[in-house]
Amino acid sequence: MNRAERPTYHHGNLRAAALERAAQLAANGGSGALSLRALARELGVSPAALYRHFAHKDALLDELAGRALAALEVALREALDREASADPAARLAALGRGYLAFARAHPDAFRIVFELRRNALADAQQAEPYTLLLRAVGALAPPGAEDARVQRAALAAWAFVHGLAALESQQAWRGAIASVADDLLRDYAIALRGSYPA
Amino acid sequence: MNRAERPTYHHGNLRAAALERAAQLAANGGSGALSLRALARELGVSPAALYRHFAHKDALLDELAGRALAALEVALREALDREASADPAARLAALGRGYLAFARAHPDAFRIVFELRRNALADAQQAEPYTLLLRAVGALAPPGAEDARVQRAALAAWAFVHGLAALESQQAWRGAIASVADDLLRDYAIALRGSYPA
DNA sequence: ACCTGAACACCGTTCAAGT
DNA sequence: ACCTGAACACCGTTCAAGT
Repeated sequence: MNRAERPTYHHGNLRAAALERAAQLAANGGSGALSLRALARELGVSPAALYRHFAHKDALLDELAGRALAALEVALREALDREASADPAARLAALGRGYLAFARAHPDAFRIVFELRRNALADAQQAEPYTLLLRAVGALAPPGAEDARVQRAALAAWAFVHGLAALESQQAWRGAIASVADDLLRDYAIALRGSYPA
Repeated sequence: MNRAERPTYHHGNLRAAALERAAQLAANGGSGALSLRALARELGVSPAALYRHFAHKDALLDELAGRALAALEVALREALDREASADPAARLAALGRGYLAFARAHPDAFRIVFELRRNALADAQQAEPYTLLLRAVGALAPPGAEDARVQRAALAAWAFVHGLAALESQQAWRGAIASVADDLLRDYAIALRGSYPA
């Protein structure tokens, strides 16, 4: 009845509505459980309608992954903003805590981005999350440090925190990791700083 | 015609045949593409027949995960056997290289074990791969080191190598990680040894 | 341009019935 | 005890047809 409550999909907002609802559906029930037909049902639209806006299911999932990656970036920036200390090691550890907190709070989004198989991170090396990490690791190095060495260290740091997040997402390891994660992140950052010759 | 070529599933080997064929199907096409109906078709059996041996699809997948974990253990032991050096840091690095090599050679098996969502690793902390790692990390510590500290270090080391494997499984990162992985593993092992007070 | 209806070739799972 | 046949409620995707 009300124009505002019953948006006219004929005017170009089915795509946006689909993405928003898909993210919600993935949040409950897991991203694997997301079906286009169920999504269409929720939106009061025929299954075929979605194919005007997404070439196939994976195209929708890729779009979702892109948005999740952007959300991760925001979360990481906020984690840095919340860290009062200017100490580079403390800031790097804060970044790691932000990463883990995001993976805990949005396991579905985390899964969609890092699912072991899709290549959603096509240009991930230019992606903001990596840039943030690179900067944080760079701040830990002395002024003259070689770029290649800083990049290697950033890669290693990502692998470490990502591994923590991935293992924590496994039932069997959740507790064991979660209880020591903050300490491990702090130790890692301090050890990394120590690895540069004084 | 030949009894040996046409095994009689009525005598209890459908279960074994199903697991073997399922692993092959997962190896091509990805573990996500494995369907019970396709599996039954391959085995020349009705779809319902599989339900005499597996309560549901996930039960078969769990069994597959258990076997993959056992295969990982074998691969890790072989990696240790291949490492001639007795230096604990070199042996820990060899273990890491073995982990990465397994993930590269059997991406499907790796995925089935560590898929970000299932809890296949129900008792992973007693699992052999973790025990091997714990031992390798322990060998790096001085005799009097506290157990809790060694366990934390083993957890961190697993997270690190697992993160490398997970990122490497992503198209976008494969090259960047693969080219420095061996160096990173060696540096990690050396740094870990250095982290213990002399 | 955007959506519907109906169809195709699949799924996982259940259950009566066969041997 | 182990398997088949047939059914149920789903999938993703395509394509003609409607507005």
